[in-house]
Amino acid sequence: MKFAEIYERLFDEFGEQHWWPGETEFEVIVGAILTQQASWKNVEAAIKNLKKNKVLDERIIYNIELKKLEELVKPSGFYRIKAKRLKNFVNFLFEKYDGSLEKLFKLEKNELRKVLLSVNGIGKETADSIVLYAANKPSFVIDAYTIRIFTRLGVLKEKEYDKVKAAFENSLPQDVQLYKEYHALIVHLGKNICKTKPLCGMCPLKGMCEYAAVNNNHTKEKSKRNEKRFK
DNA sequence: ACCCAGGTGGCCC
DNA sequence: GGGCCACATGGG
Repeated sequence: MKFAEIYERLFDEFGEQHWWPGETEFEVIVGAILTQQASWKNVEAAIKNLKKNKVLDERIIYNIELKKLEELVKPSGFYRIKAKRLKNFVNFLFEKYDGSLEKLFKLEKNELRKVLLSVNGIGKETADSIVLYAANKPSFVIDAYTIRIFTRLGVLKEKEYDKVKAAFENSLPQDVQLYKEYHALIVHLGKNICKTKPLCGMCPLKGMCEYAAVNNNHTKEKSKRNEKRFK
C-alpha cells in the first residue's frame, strides 16, 4: 500500500533516472557484474577500458586471456574475481545458449533468473538486474539501500532478499518500466540523502519517516561496527 | 587514517 | 539459516 505512494514521491522529487546507462544488453550485464560493491564511477572506467580495447563483446570476452581481462576491469575493484565472473557468464552463455543472449532471454523470467543464479558470481541482485534491465522482464531488484531505507520507514519488517522482493512485486503492477525506475530512484535516494545520516528535512519521504526510529537504527549500526572495530 | 561503494561465495557452526 | 571473511580500486 505504501510502496506506490513512496514511488510517486520519489519520482516527483527526482524524476527520470535514465537507467540502465548501458548501450547494449551485453553491456548492461557486464555493468551489473562489475558494479557489485563498487561505485558506478569506477565501473564506468572499467567499461571504458573494455570499449577502448574493443573487448565489450560476448565472443571476445569468451576468448580473451583472463590476465588481459583482469587488467581492463581493474578500476572496478575486486578485479580478479570480477574478471573470473565475466568469464563464468560468457562460458555459461556459449556452452548452454550458443553464445546468444536472444536465446537466453527467451526463457520465462523466473526460469531466466534461476539459470542466471546457477552462474558462480551472479547472485540475486545481479540476476534480477539482468532480468530487468537487460532482458526487460519485470523482476524487482533489491539492494542494500532498499532494505535499509524501507526498514527505517517501517514499511518492511523482513530483511530477507526474496521476501522483500515479493513485498514490492505484490504491491505493484508488473510493469518493467516502473520496476526499472523505482529501483533507480531508491539508489538515488540512498546515495544522495539517506547515506550516513537521515536528512529528513531534505528527504522527499519526510512525513513517512520515523525520525527517532531512524536515529536509533543509525546509532545501533554505528556502535555495533565500532564495537567490532575496537575489539 | 579512516569510511564507503548499485554483492557474492566460501566456510563455519 | 545466520555470522564472518576475502575480494580491491578510487573518492570523500
